[in-house]
Amino acid sequence: RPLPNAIRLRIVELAQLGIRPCDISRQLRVSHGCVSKILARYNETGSILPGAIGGSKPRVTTPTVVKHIRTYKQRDPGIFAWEIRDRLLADGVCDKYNVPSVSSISRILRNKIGNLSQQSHYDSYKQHQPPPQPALPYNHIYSYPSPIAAAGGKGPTAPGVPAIPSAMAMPRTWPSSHSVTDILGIRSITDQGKTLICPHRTPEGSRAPPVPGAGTFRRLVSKQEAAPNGLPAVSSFVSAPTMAPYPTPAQVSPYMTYSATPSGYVAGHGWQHAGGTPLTPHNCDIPASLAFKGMQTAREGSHSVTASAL
DNA sequence: ATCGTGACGGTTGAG
DNA sequence: CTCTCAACCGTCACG
Repeated sequence: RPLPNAIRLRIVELAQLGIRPCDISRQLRVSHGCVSKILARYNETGSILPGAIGGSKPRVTTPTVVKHIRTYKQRDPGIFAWEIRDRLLADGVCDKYNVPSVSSISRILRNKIGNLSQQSHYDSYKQHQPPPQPALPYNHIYSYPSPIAAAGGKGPTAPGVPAIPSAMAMPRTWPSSHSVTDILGIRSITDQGKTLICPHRTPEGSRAPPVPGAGTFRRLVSKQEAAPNGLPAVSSFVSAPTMAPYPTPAQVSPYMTYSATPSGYVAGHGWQHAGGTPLTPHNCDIPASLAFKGMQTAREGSHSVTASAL
């Protein structure tokens, strides 16, 4: 699992103080290869954050595709999945790179258009209406508003090109209604100071939402703030209190300090969903300017709170 | 002794 | 529900 951000931060911090990587690795008990990697990444992208683990290419079953599948099914209820696939290609809805697999189409037919035959009359009557939307927008997890992201290119992100576009910097969200705080009954702690932990995953899942990507931090770390040794100043996006070196046992969450003074990197940025709506996933009434902070806190907070609770 | 880098095994989530 | 795939991670070993 990725090192906690506090340690990643510490690595960069110590490097900026001129401490040799070998000493850093010894001091923090992290392999020198890891230190080297984190520093190299930081030099290249300006971000200390790990990349998003897991996942896969953007979903091909976009609302448009689903809509077309629905239409095909309405017109010909006996149509086969492979025929739908062919038609998606023929009609130019998809190309050969993003056409859903037959099994995906079958799943769509089963799960989303399963009772179409019963309601086909009704649907055809109100075909101009948008399909019923779930509580969360379909495909809300992956939305690629930017051509760069839409291209979904593989391979390393070129320097200067955000790994995740600003809108994508909105972490993937999980539709779970469970939160660490709910489960552990420590909401009062996390509510203090508007340090919110959004419900994303249960502790046993321990999978916090990804955090804004490198591009996010690149945007936040200006070149003028580069440290003498060439590294961008850590303090430009993590304020002094955050540098409080090491988590002390007394702290509820050592990483909570991330939210201590957010002005450096959250001010003025209203993190927005791709749709342009303010970022308030799962009814976490986080002001836009606090959204990122909240996410960050959620990631680290849930991690450490869970750990401390065990 | 130090450090960059590739191989490796593990984890994760979408399809 | 399970499997596959592709992304990432940190560690290790090599040069």
